Amino acid sequence: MNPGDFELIPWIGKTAKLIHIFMNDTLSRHEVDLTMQQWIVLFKLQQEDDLTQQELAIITERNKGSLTRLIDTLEKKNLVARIPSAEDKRVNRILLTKQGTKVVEESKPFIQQAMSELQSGMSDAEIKKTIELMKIIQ
Amino acid sequence: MNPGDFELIPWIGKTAKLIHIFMNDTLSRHEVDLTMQQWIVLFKLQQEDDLTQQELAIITERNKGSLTRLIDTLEKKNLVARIPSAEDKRVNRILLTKQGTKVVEESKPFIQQAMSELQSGMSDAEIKKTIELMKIIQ
DNA sequence: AATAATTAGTTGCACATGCAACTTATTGCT
DNA sequence: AGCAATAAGTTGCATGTGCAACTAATTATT
Repeated sequence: MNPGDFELIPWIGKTAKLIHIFMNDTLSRHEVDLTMQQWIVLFKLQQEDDLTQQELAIITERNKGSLTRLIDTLEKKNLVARIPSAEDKRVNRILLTKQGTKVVEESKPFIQQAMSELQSGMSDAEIKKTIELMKIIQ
Repeated sequence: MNPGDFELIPWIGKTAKLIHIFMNDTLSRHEVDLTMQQWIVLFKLQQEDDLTQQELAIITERNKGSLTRLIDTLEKKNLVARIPSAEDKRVNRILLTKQGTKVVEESKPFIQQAMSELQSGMSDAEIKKTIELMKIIQ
């Protein structure tokens, strides 16, 4: 076996971990009391509200158990609300609260700024290409 | 802000997560009772034994608290042993047990096989380039 | 209509993780 | 020698995760 056949995968894992640490640090530096995972959920809800947990789990790429707990946390912080669906009693629809909306809006600029920084050493073409390659692996 | 400026980072996270799931699944399909994280520690130890936890934490890119618990688990499974250093009483040196050696040796082929599969859609040049880009982000 | 199969969400379990505080041992400094 | 700073490892805490079993509600089947 060629050692080169074996190397990309750990690099991706390492990079993902460092990104995660960096983003969480960005949040805490700006005194936003959220983890990156929580922030992502809020961000997706800002783009589209009134989703079921199922839909939100798919969009955020988590399994539903994981999402249940994220929503628990965000609900405790009064950033989202579970609204039982009238049509289907099994379903919750998730809404951003006013405070939740405020928090995303205020934090979005520097989160996006931080993400831009992370890829600032790469050209647009390189970014595009890398995304393609990530898709291949997936 | 250009939406394109904002997209690579989540792709990397998603890819890393899927890789992680796939590799854990590979282990359990082959009835190896290890998580990928545990396997990586064993693999590094196979390459170089008799490391301190500190060194191992650096090599495996974990903080020391996290590593302590991984070693706890592996020690319980009799795959590694903590040997107190004679020169420095603060230090543990970590050794692979016979069983640990056996487990890595037996599982290495199909772990490497699985990793190769993951990047089989990419050319060597693409792999190399992507690793370069991961380094830039880091 | 009654039963079976499916679906949304929750929960228990085991694991991994970062961070910070802590203990103990070592080294450096005065 | 004595005290301060540093280093290795452990632990508590909060968080996140997948998986599988579970509950309750809905839909499909007979």
